[in-house]
Amino acid sequence: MEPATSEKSTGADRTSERGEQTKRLIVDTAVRLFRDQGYDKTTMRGIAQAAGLSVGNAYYYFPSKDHLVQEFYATVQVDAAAACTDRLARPGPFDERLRVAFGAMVETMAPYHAFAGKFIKTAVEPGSPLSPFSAESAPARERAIGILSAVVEGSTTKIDPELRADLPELLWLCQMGITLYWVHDTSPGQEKTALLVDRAVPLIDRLVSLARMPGLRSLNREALKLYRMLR
Amino acid sequence: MEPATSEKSTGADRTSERGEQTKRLIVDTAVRLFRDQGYDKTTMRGIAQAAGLSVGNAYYYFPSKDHLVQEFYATVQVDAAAACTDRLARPGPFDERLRVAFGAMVETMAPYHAFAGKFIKTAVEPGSPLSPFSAESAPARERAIGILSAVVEGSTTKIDPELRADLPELLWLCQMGITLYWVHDTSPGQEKTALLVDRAVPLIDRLVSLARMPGLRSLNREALKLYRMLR
DNA sequence: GGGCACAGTTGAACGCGTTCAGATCAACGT
DNA sequence: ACGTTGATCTGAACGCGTTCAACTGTGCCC
Repeated sequence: MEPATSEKSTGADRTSERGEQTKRLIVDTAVRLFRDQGYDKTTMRGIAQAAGLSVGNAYYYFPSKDHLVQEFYATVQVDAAAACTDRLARPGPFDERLRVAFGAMVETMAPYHAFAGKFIKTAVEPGSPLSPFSAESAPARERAIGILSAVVEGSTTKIDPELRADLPELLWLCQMGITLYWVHDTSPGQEKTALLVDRAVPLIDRLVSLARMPGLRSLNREALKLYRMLR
Repeated sequence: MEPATSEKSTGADRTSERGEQTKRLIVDTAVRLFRDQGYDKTTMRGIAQAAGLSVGNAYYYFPSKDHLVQEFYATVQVDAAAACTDRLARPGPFDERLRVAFGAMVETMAPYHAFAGKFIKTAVEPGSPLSPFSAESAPARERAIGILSAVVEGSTTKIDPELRADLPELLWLCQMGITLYWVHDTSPGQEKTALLVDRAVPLIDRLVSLARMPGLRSLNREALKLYRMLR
């Protein structure tokens, strides 16, 4: 007999059905609780109970509570990417496109501001899997940089060719900086961060334009060389 | 009878002798253990035992383990300040002085690199007392900015007067950035951070000089205005 | 001396993230 | 049917930071 719900283990299918299901159940429950009651108040026991499992079971799929947050972060990243790919489809001026990308990120993250404070705590820890520079968050990082690559690619503004290659990564660093500010931004609705994006975008735009000017070429080149060495 | 060790409670002296003694004992023990065996392996029970006290007693003086680290951080800051005030006594070129300040900081922190990873974890948390922007760390912050003020004050390089007022704080932000890089720097002896300081100082020097140029004045002014709004 | 107020001190207890030795389940060969 | 194997799941237990009701010491007033 072959019940419709169970799947035969066809050689090609590596992921067992049950495991994947449990894993998703844990993530979904965790994300929901994180969202509803914050990071600290969401305990591993709470997640397990709400999902109808044991604590240890969650640890079979995720090495730590932080890794659950990682999953959460990835979700947000996907949303942010989705929110702006449409609006970056047609080429346009650099500053406009950059504003779309930064704006989408800030807007997507907005509901999680309270939560992000706890999140960043582990994100900046050097060895942490949640570090934006870690191997584990490579997918999320590359997606984010991919968006900024799209910003640069479809830009009608003239960009110094030497700068162009590294610009997406540099913009991503700017984005990290904005995020860092945003996390600490206690103004109502994080309006100061909105202000920061609003004003920083033209500044970056001007800096990018200026990098082509003869007087600043060497400075630009030197800064880029340093950046490459330190990466 | 009046034992020589005990002090009469003269009205002016608010701090009781015994309390201050215990407090210092706790800090000293904690700092020693942090240094010897790292942050994670140093437990509150361990500190209490090594100091010959109970766990609860430490909590009578310090609200959390993090606050003990705060004390540790303050110590390092004082050392860093002491390490460069001499060398900043006589005026000199801006870049030279900046190098002294940044160099002193990196060198002073060097022994605590492994420890700093755990430290920064709580330092970036928005509400944390260890946050470099928090009220609790105001003394340490002001000392650090004070050094950078001295760098600017005694500088023989011409500096845009509008920039001059905010420059110490901006340099302090640079310093925070360098620290952030340093914490994540896994190169042997943190040589990459040394490289960063070595190369970033001339870049900053050039940027400061360029801020006076006619073509960049408006950009400079706009950036400063933004900075003041966001502070 | 005796009560009083209060700084200082204690250690058991709490809830947390995490671990681990073992129980349970599903699929397969015989 | 019946092990066997490996993935999946369990919950008690560990060590941690932190809390708290109770205890001790000390100086002071009557």
